Amino acid sequence: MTAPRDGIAALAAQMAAHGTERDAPVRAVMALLGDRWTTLILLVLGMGAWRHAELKRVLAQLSAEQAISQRVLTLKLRTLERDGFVARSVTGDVPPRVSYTLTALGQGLLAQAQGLIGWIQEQSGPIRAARARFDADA
Amino acid sequence: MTAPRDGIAALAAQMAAHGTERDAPVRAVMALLGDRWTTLILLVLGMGAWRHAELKRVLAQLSAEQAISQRVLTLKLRTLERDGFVARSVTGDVPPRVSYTLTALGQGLLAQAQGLIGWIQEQSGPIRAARARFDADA
DNA sequence: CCGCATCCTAGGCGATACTG
DNA sequence: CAGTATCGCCTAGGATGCGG
Repeated sequence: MTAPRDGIAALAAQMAAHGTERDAPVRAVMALLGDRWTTLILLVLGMGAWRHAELKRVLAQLSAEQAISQRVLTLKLRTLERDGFVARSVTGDVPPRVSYTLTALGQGLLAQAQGLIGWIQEQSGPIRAARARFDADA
Repeated sequence: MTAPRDGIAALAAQMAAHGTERDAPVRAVMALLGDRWTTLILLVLGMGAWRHAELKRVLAQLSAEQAISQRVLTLKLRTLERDGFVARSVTGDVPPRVSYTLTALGQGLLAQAQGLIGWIQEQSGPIRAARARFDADA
């Protein structure tokens, strides 16, 4: 045991907060931010309201690489809606006219994501350097 | 188009920052925080230095549910080491005696993770409420 | 004690085709 | 246009056994 064991209680509390069930908010939301598309969707929705197809197009353009599939876009939007981060409003039946916006909660999440992105970007020099060092000894 | 299109440039910059390649630091690190174990490992390493087997045991105890497999623990530690977040030091050959600690960079990452966890936890009430509402209309 | 190799399963994601 | 259904891939992660 090389680590100080005082503070185990505090640690345990934090780990419990992180969530032992897979769908506990903390774990679920962190998984969202870490997945392939959610953060990008939040960034785009941060600019205002978008309809499904537009959102798909913009994501394709701006993220370059390959487009998000319609299935996954719907899936991610559903998840975000369920957790209260985006609002979905329908006007028109055939053809459907659905638009998505961030809720206040969603704007808070976006802010968190942007903070994180900012920090990582500031550290990307050191990170790349560490990788280069590590890969060199291989 | 329901969204304001001014600011597309700024958006594009942010999305580029987020990374178009899968291993760009921003995307990679956010994926790390979102995965099953990395954040928990950071929390534990935040308390000091740990040897591999101890770390495995503590994770098992504190996260309750099932233990991390040895394979994955090694894998995650390698990734964190490669990116410069943890330092690995070996003393002794057979049996090996390996201990892991956070680097300064890793402590920074831990702080980010804790900030995020804190925010999500504060919002977990509204999130759960939103879920309940959503699931009710199903 | 630590790490690697092997095998296996669950889930994320993409592609396509179909309805209202 | 929005959503669903079906399929197939690929990767994260678990279990076990070996070697240094």
